[in-house]
Order: sequence, then structure tokens, then C-alpha cells
Amino acid sequence: MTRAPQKRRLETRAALLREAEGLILENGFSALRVEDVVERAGVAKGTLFSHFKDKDGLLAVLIGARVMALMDEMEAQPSPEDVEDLCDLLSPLLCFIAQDRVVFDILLRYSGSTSAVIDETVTQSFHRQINQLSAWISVLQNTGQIRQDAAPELLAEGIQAFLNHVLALWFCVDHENGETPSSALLPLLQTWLAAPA
Amino acid sequence: MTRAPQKRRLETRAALLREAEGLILENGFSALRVEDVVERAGVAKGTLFSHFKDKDGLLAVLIGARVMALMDEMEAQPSPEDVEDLCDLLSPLLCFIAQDRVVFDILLRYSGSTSAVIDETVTQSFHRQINQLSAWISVLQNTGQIRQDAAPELLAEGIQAFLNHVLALWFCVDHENGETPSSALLPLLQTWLAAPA
DNA sequence: GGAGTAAAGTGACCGTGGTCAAGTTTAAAT
DNA sequence: ATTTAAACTTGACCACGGTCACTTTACTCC
Repeated sequence: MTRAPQKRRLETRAALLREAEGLILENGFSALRVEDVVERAGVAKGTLFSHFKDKDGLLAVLIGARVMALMDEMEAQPSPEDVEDLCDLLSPLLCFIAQDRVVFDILLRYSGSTSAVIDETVTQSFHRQINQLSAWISVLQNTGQIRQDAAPELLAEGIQAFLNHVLALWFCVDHENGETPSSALLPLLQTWLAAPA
Repeated sequence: MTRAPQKRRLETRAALLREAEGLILENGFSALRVEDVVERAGVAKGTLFSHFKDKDGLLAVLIGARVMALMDEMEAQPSPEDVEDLCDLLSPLLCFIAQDRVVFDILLRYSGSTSAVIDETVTQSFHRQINQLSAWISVLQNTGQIRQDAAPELLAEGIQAFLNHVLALWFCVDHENGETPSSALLPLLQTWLAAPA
């Protein structure tokens, strides 16, 4: 039987997350160093690894929280009226992930949407994404904007695949001009959701 | 002006690749250690990094070669007659990548198909994939097996996205039962290529 | 209170990828 | 044959993530 964690432990965990968040705001995700986090939090290195499986585990919590916040914003938006609207709604999420390769890597690693450990924030965020996308797709199907020969859940899964695809491409090319990841997404989504003539 | 590489250098490079290949055959990609490679090749550690940008660079060469071999086999096959055939043809490639997370990670990192440095084997292999897929798609379009409202190249790009998607899922779940990555691919491909009624 | 026990935290230590100033080999120039 | 500069290689060194036997703290029961 496992007991409830002590107050001290909760405080330590909070300190680790708080300081990590601060360092990320200063230098970005890629530059985060475990040594820096524990130094600022005033704990030993080993402590961090008793709270999180590894550095990626810590990052996953922080990234999961950010994605959840983005999902809140998404859900507050009105339902898209066409595929371009849909693309625009996805743009903030895409831009967040596109900011740093580490974010993309972590999310991809945990993207087994319907995986076992549900209590992980990241996994929850994927469920929300699928649900949200499915809901929007349902509406678009009912208004005849998009194809109706596939289940909303399948179409939502496909959109996730395309999101990851454009992000993977994003990290392989230079970006002098002001292009965004979502501009590459639109043609794929239009073809995937192709409204029948 | 850069001179042609000396004979000694070519031999060193060949030795590094040969020994790395051997170690991978013994222990798999994930277990490869730089120290082991240089020891077997009889060179110093620094030498490896003068031949390859980093460990991933070495792996990319070896993985690229394997993918090229798989592409040779693919191109030797007759053109698929329907989407299920297509799925079967992709299965060997999928199984190769599914064998080890490292393989997937490396390929994903270099999957910016039409990227700058063309002389990289991995990049070349992506071009071949796109070309091969496009060719197959053209045939299927002409026989009326699949949709004709999108360019073969776009449909091929989408297939790549789905390949990566099912692989990402593959690494997120356990596999007791004898399922393969390509079984998850089929429904996505059928919907993506959906023959109009 | 004090003894006993489980939780929490510690930091020296390790493995591994990657660097770089210095040394060695090669081959072109004379 | 000698010189010379570039190509090539070396290995001590560093950075960073992660481990684990041990110490300290907090809770429980008498």
C-alpha cells in the first residue's frame, strides 16, 4: 500500500517544476540542464530523478501543461466553418511545437494517444485533441463541408498524422521567409477531408 | 579548395562503417557505442567524429544504406493492383523501421525529403520513396482504383505521414499479440486514397 | 518523550557522446 | 632528396544525464 506523499515532497516537486519553467522561459526548452534546475530549486540531483523518471519526464509534465492551456483556448473558440478555419484553429498549437525540436520529440514519444498510463498530462492532452478534432469534424460533416464516408475519429487521427508530418518537415528546412508550419498543412487537410463534389 | 581524400582516410572510414555494421548485427542499433566502434576499428575516438558529424550521422549512413536496399527490393516488385497490395509492399520497410526506436528517430530527423544536402544517402532514399510511391499511385489512378482529384506527389507525401504515424503509435504500445505496424496502416490508406463511389 | 520505521533527500560516482590543441603522415613543390 | 603545408589522427579532457548506498527527516505507536 502506498501512502499519501508528505507536504515536503509536494513542495520539492513544485519547486523543481517552478524553477524548470523559469529556466525554460529564459533560455528555451533545448537549453534546459538538470544541474541548473536542482541548483535553483536548492535540492540534490538525485531528488529530481526520484520525482521524474528522467529529464524527458520533467519536460513532459511542463509541455503537457502548456498543451493543455492551448487546448483550453481551442475549446473556447467557435467551431470552424470550413477547412481553412480548422487550419487556423490548429495554428497556435503548431507554432508552440514548432518553436523547439525538443517539444516535438517529447510529444511524438508520448503520442500513443490511447496508451496505458492515462494520468500523464501529455496523454490526457492527446485525448482532448482527438475529442476536439472529432467534434469539429462532426459539425463540418453535418454542414456538408467535408467528406462523410469516414468516422470523425479516423479523420481526427489522420489530422494528427499530418500535424506531425508538417512539423517533421519544419525542422528539416531553414526558415528565412515568414512561412508558418500551418501553411504546409492546409493542402494536406483539404485533400484528406475533401468535400465530395 | 578541397583536395580529394587520401587513401588512408577512405580505409579508415570503411573500417568504421564495417565495424559499426558488425556491432549492430550483434546487438542492434540502440546498443551501439562509439567507444566500441573505434576500438574495433583500431582508431581514436576523435577520428570517428572527423568522419561523421556525430553518432547519429554514422547511424544515418548505415540506416540509409539499409533503406536503399529495401527500396531496391520494392522497385523489383510488380506495381500494386489495389490499396491492400500497396500496404503489403510497404510492410518490409515498416518492419525494418519498427525494429528499433533509434532507426525511427534517425529517419524522422532526416525526413525533410526535398532538403538541401542531396548527397546524404538517407535523403536520397526519401526521394526514391516519394518517386516510387508516386509511380504506383499513378498506375492506381489510371486503373480507377483510387481517387484522381489529387496529384500523385501529394498523395505520396500523405502516405509518408501515415507511415510515420503508425510507427509512432507502434513505439507507444506493447506488442504481445502478433500484430504488425502495417495492419494499422491499411484503414488510413484506404480512407486517404478512397476510390470515389 | 523515545524507539522504530518508512519516506525523502543527498552527492560522489559512472557511462557515454563529443571537443580540440597537439602530434603524425602524406604528397605536392622545389 | 628536402622542404613544407595540408590532411589526417590522437587521446586527454569536458559536459551532461542518470544511479545508488547512505544520511536525514517525519510519522507512528507504545
